Amino acid sequence: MPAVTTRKDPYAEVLLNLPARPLDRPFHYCVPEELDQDAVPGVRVKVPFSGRTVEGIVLRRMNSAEVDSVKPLIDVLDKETLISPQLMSLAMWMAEYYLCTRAEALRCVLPTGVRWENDEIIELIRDAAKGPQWDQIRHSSPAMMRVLRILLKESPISRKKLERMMKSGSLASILRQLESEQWIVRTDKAHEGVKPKSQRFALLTNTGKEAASSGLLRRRAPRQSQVLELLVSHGGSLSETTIRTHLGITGDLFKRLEDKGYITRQDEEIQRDPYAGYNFEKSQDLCLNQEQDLALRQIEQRIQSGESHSFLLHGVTGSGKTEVYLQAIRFARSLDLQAIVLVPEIALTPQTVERFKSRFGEEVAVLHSRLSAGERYDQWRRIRSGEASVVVGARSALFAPFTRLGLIIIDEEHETSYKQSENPKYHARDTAWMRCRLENAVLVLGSATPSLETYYKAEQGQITKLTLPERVTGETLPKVTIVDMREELKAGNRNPFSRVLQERIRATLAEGRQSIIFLNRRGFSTFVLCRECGLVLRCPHCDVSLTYHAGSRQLVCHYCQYTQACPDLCPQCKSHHIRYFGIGTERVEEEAKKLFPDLRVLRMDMDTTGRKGDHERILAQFRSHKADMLVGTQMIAKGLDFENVTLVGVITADTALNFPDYVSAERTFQLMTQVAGRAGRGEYPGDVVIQTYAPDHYSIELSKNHDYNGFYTEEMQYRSQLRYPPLSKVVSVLIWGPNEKAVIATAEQMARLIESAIPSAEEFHLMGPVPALMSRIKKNYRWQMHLLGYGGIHPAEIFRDHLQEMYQMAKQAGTHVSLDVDPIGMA
DNA sequence: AGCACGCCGACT
DNA sequence: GTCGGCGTGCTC
Repeated sequence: MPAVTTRKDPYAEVLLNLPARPLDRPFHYCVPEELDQDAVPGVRVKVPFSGRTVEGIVLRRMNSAEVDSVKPLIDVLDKETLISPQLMSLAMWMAEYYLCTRAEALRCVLPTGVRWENDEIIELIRDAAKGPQWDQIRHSSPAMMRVLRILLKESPISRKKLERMMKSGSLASILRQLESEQWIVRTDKAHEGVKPKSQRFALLTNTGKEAASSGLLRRRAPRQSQVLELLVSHGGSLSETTIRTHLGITGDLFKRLEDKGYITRQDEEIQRDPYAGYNFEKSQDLCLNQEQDLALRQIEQRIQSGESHSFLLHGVTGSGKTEVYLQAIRFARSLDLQAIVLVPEIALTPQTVERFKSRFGEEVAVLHSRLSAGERYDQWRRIRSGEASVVVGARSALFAPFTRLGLIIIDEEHETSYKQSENPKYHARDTAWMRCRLENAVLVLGSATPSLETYYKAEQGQITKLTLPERVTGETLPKVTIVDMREELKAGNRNPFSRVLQERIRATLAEGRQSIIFLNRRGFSTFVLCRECGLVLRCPHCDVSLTYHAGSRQLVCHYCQYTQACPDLCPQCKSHHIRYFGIGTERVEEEAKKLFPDLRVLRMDMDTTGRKGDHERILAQFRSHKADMLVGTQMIAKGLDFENVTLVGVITADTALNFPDYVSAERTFQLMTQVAGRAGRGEYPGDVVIQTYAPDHYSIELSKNHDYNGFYTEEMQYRSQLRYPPLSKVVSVLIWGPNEKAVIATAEQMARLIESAIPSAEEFHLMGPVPALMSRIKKNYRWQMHLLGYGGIHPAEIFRDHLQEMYQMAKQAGTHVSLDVDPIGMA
């Protein structure tokens, strides 16, 4: 009789780190005796899977395997668990709630850069050129011979390089055979600590260029030929994801192309941290006013109680929210609890960081998007070891590996950048709520203009509302003037600057003060039209008009970067009547210079901040008063704090308002309030001028008096009438692909599936399928639909049992599908 | 995903 | 006949 194992839980349930949805379930392995102590939940392991080794994470140990045949684990990659049980649960919740795969969700909570590099080193161990076996192989298989020839020269070699040098596939079986006959040994590439976050790029080789131009491949391998042709037309280098979406490729051709030497594949790297070694002065707690104190005490009480609770800290710009955050963190620290502070990415400036660093010094770890992998990993280790106990960072800092978490603060909670646009499409606010529940921590959401969702929850009593009604310094809020642009037109003023705004700019300049001019459109003209035949110049790959950029004198597509020269003649009717319409930041800058020759103007938008450091440079110039006016897009609307700025102008509030989405009024109100907050931050009163063709719209009218409550009431009426969130929950479905008919067919087929899965017609409503707002982007047609849920069941529930089916449907039709739970808007 | 297997048309 | 391209099915 074989010896009976007396070990406890000799099996492990493993989640594989593979992106395919059918594999998004646990697989079972037996744990070899020597790995028994190491294979604990949360460590990464190497396992055999379908003839290769892949990386996975141990979910739990088990007493018995649920499958007949289990293979043994190969190795354990970590000395201790990388993920606390709470973070593990959080990831599982994210996968379930946001309908992403568990592997995708786990990627969020794993430190970036700790991912296993899936490569191996192959080494020749026999003097292959001698001995009788050499001749045997020579006669049996030419492919094997080729591998050995390469190894003779290059051993040891990385598998990737070997694949590249071999110009044919099926390397796997050859290597397996060589290994079993003991010609070679294979070892995993040493885990070199940290790998930068990377994206795979395909680079066209000269051979590839020739192959593309000769068109030889077109007959035998049309898809590969397409890839090469695409690469040729884009300068020889594109990310593989881009190529996939462009051509609607689902399969894996890149390896084949690489094998033939038509392309090489490379990983793109990420740059280093721009502000390391900043010096911070120590600062003390400030005196709180009555409201601040009241808010703080309520927060402290809940932290003390050790039970999860959520607060909304509603306070106008300058009402001292940050001081409340700081002292709440101080209190959490006094109980030896840790804290996470999330701020929107663009607000993560040295100034913001300084406020936390100067109060908590070395205890603070900062996580930006632009940290190098090495720096990020160092921060992660500082957090993990307990050296740092306060984390300030953007969205992903939410997953800081604390084990004694007491407090999460989300500043500007209404910011849409808290929603991740790639899988997992999580919202940091809602995920933070779940993390707080799992860790018994307190959540504080701060904003001057809370999202409707959050304020609604506060009204319902699910969140405790704390209000800071006044600016701490006692300054008054800036005076807002709304200018009706219809009147300007009637009075014969066709300039983008209204007479009122012109006059204010002149006065501000005369006083030696500065102004900020906001417009959320970059470029010079937003569309180009032939006055003869009515043709609007459009992007050939996307369903959008081209924007004229005066700087480069070119027409640019803002969705795919397609660029073309500006035609002198209309391409359709050959007339000379091509004219530019619509105002962009370039045009505003030019008009400002024309109107005020003495005015020194700086422009800040995506076109002037292309390179690293441009951002900081422009702001530093403006701060030191090297310019009188700053013209810019969204990026100047938020967080900037310049004492000398007394005038803020909005060229048109209507771009956001006319956006065809149910959230457009909310966006407009928030934007106007934010922009207005840029004026009068110093000792001088601020002045705000908002230009609009819809002066009576409540989102604009109510921003005049900074009347959030008034806006909330109006907006909720509209939302409840049409049953939009927060009175319903939404899942959006986007189907896209290069073949329009296939996209429509998939959308309709999927709609039928969803309809049939809806249990009650009263509680759910499927809108669409309809073409998406941008019905074509980068040669891909896009259709969408939305499932709204009115009852207690979240519409995501409807999808949960049909995910496999849906993804398979798309795959079969050569299209793609993507789900968004709680999307921001429905456009 | 990526590996095997099996079918197919194009060539040493 | 053989080789490489491409679709299908499976993975503890």
